[in-house]
Amino acid sequence: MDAAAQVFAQHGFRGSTTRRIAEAAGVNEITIFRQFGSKEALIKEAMQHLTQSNGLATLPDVPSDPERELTLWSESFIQHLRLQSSIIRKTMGELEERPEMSQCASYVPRQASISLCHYLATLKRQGRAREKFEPKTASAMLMGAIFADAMGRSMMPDVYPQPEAKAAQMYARFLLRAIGVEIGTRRTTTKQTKRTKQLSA
Amino acid sequence: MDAAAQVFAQHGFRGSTTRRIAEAAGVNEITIFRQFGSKEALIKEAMQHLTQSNGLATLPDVPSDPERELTLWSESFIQHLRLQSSIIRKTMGELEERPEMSQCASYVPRQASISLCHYLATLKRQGRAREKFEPKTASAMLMGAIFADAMGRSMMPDVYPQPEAKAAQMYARFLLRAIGVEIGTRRTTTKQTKRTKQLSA
DNA sequence: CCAGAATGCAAGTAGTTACTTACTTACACA
DNA sequence: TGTGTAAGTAAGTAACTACTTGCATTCTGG
Repeated sequence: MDAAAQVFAQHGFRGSTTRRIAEAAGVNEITIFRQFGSKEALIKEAMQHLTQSNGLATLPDVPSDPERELTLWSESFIQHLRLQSSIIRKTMGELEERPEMSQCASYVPRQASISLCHYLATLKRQGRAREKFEPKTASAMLMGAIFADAMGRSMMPDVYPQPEAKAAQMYARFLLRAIGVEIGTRRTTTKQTKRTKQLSA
Repeated sequence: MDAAAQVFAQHGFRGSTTRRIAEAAGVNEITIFRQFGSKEALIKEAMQHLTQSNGLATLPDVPSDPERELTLWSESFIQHLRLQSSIIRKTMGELEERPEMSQCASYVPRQASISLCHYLATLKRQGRAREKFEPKTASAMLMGAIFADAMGRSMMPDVYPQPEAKAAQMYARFLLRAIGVEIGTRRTTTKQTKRTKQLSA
C-alpha cells in the first residue's frame, strides 16, 4: 500500500500501472491481484489508509495565546500539505473522473476548517478581536493562503513570501492583524485558563 | 484545438486519447496526426492557445477606489479560475510528469501576482494603509483564498463563505481591512477613519 | 475545369494495459 | 512428516494505445 501511494503520487491513477506498483513494492505483480483483487481496490485502500494517518496539530478549544497557537497550527497544516502535495495534486486532478475519492480527499481540509472556524469564533466571542469579521471568511483566507502556498511555491517561488520556513507564521499573523487581535503580547492568565479548563472538565 | 482542450479538461493527458479528441472534434483520427504530428504537439498547442486568450481585468496603476477596484479584480480572477478549474486541476496534477507545461500554467497567476503586489505597494506608499504589511504576503493571502475557493468549493461548499457570488468581494474587503484601508468610503472622506473603526469594534 | 490540397476510410503495427490460468516453490505449524 | 497458505513463474488474453500506410473522396483556387 505504501508503494501504491508512492507510485500514485508520481504518476496518478492511469499512470500507476500494476507493474510499476509491484516493482516499487518489490513484489510479484500477481500478488497484487491476489491480495487486493484489482488495481482500483488497491489504490482506494492505500488512499484511505493514508488519510487516516494524518499528524495534524490541533487548536485548543479555548484560545489563550492566539499568535503562538495559530502559528503552530498553520505550520503543522502547511507542512502536512507540502509533504502530501504530489498526492493532493493528483487526487484533485482526478476527482472529476473518480468522485468516490472526494470523501477521502475532503476529510482533512474539512476537519481543519471546522476547528479553525470554531477557534476564530471563540476568539471573537471572547471579545479579543477588535474588528468585525466572519469566521468562515477568515478561515477560508488563511487556509486558502496556506493551501496555495503548499501547492504552488515550487512552481513559482517568486509569488510567495520569503523565506519559505516563515510563510505559515506570516499568514497567521496577517490573519490576526486583520481581525484585530493583539500580536506580540501574551495573556498573563494563560496557565490559569488551562488549569480552570481541566478542573471544570 | 478547442476539442483537445475540452477533452483534456475532462480526462487529463493520459486520458485524452486521440480517438476521443477526434470524436469530440467531429473529425477523423488520422487528421489529427496529419495536422499536428502527434498527440503531444496538439495538446501543447491547445494549451498555449488557451493561455494567451485570458480575459482578466486589470488593476489601475494608481489606486483610486480600492474597495471597488480590488473587488472587481477579485471577481474577474475568481471567475477565470472557476471557468478553467478543470483544466487547472489537471495541469497541476500533471506538472511533475510534464514540466514543460509549467511555463504555460504559471503565466496567469504570475502576472496577477505582479500586478496585485504593485497595486498594494502603491496603496502603501500613498499612505492609505494604516497597518504595516508586506505586499507579497497580502497578495498571497488574497490570491490563495481566491484560488482555493475556485478549486475547492464544488467539493466542499461548506468550507467557503456564502453566497458563492459574494465570496470574491468578501475576500477583497477582508484584505483591505487587514492592511487598514477604509472600506465603504470614498477617497474624499479619508478623515472618518477612526470613527468607523471604533464603531465596528 | 482541373491540379493540388485536405480529408476520409480500411487495415495494420508494435507496444502497453489490467487481469487470468496453471503450475511450482517456500514456509509455518501440528 | 504431512498439510495448508502465501508467494513466485510462465504464458497468455482481450482490449486499448499512438501512430502509419495506401487509396479513394471531396473541396478549393486559379
